[in-house]
Amino acid sequence: MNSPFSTKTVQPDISLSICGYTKVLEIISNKWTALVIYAMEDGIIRYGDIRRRIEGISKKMLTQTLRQLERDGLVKRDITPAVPPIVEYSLTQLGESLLEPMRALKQWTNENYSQVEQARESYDRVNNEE
Amino acid sequence: MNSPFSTKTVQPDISLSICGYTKVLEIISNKWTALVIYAMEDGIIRYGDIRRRIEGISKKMLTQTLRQLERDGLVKRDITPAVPPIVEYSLTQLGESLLEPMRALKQWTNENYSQVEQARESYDRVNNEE
DNA sequence: CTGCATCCTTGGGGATACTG
DNA sequence: CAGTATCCCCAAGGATGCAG
Repeated sequence: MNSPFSTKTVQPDISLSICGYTKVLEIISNKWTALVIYAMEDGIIRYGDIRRRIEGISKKMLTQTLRQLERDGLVKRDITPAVPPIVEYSLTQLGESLLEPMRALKQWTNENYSQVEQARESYDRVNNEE
Repeated sequence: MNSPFSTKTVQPDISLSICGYTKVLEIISNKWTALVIYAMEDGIIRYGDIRRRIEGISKKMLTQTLRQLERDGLVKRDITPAVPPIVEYSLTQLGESLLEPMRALKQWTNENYSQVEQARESYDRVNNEE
């Protein structure tokens, strides 16, 4: 509890680099990352099939996203040398373990996003009469 | 299951605007949002105290983040007219409900982030000899 | 104390073309 | 098929100054 007489004793105790909230978000909050993970939920899937499943993703962004996920140890990449090559992606065990908290977030959205949309409409109605 | 003979039947079924993963992330994945929520976990807190708690946040970004959260119905703003004014922030019930899935993410980080860091080191060791 | 307005920089991400 | 390589643009976010 802070003193009611002064706030000058409050010291920084929350930082970007340390807070657990922020560190996961750095991993999963790029534009396409969550969608790519989502596309791999069912198991092994080929590069081209991910690309076809996700509406609007470019090859560049898909590759870039997959590389990051692979670097973070969340995704495994399997190449079958052939012409043309076959490259299959899947979640690692670490990646699978991330699925659980992510699903909790998704469920929160399913249950509460309409309230967020209502709040926005209401806020804008009040603040947008110029 | 996809046919083993063809992938041409795969249709886009994952989109940015619809996926539940993405929609929450739009709310909480700005640079400071998670930290600001974190700063309000303990209850009502004044603008200046949030600012002091979070290392490196500017007035502009704090205000902007708080406005977004207020617009989304996650944060409540209470003004006590005085000179100088007293402005207190707290999580709404909707905001509190978001805490649960966020804590799941934080816990995942506490338990698994070291593995991510190891994976990165290992990946970079293999891929950075030029 | 709690903001808003302005200017400026940075890098995430799009479009396009080329390759093993 | 599964990528690289470039070029380019825009919006998030930092710095600074003013205001109720």
